[in-house]
Amino acid sequence: MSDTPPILDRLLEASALLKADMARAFEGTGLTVARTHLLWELHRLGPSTQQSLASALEVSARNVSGLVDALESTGFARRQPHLTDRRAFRVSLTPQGEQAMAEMERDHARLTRQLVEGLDEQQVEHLSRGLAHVTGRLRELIDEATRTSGTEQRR
Amino acid sequence: MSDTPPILDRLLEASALLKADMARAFEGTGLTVARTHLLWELHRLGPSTQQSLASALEVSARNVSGLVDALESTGFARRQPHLTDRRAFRVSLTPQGEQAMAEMERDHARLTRQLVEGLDEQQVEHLSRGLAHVTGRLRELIDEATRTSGTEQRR
DNA sequence: TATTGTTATACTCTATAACTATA
DNA sequence: TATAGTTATAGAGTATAACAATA
Repeated sequence: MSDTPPILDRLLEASALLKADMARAFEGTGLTVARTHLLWELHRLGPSTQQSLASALEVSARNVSGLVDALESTGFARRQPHLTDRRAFRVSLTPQGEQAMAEMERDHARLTRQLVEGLDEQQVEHLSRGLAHVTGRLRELIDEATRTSGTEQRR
Repeated sequence: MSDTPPILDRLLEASALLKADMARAFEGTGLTVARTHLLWELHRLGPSTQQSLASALEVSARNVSGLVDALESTGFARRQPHLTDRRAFRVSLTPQGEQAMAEMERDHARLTRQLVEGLDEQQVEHLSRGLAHVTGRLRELIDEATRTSGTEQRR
């Protein structure tokens, strides 16, 4: 049996590098990975309540409060009264936030190209399919594990 | 020009899934990603001073103090006097820590196999090479960026 | 009664700076 | 004088629980 190449190790390595790269890119901007993730959802979803953001990001409502506080005080997002529900806020991007997301889209596209520089089209295609397979498998395994451990509290 | 498949998005997705999977796996064990990383280095390097661990993990000495505190109180690692330098500690795995690392090695190998289940050998080979290329590129780009921004403080 | 967001509290990871003991 | 590790302090992300205002 041939040795399986260390796919997992390479993924973990790529993870660490991406994380480091993002931290470096954000440094001095007032942004962080978590805050940017929220901005990104706002960009994707449009103006949203904090509850919807909490669901989209899969974090607690409390966490969203803190992130929005930070983004508000650094000028990337703002809270406005919700038009029909006076309990809720309508969180939206400021012009500065929009601009940051536009830049981020450009950087993202550029990095996507740079990563595969030196590979031919077919190689990129293989890589893309392989990655899709692997993330699919990961998702299945997590699902299984979650279902199994979730079973305990099923009556 | 053909559209570049979203390699970066897929890597980021895999990252997020791996992170979630690790968090799930550690839950209830007293371990966390950061603590396990330290244990792993201890497993790799053998008994070490906190300074060497700080270098190996690329974090501050203070951070290592906290992680070792936690690992000591949960029984995975221990501090012993350093034989020749009375300022330093010799941090090592306890039997429980050794066992945890042995399990982790098995889980790691199993996951490595599970991720590529359904791909043939050639596909795995392609994926592996593609990933190696991409992480290499990432490393180059980070290096460049670091050198460029590091330049400012060069006189 | 249920939901939205806040305050209160707590834990984890991380960092820098000041300090102690030792080299 | 330099180094190993600690205490002090701080910021960021995260969580749960209790609570206020509103639905």
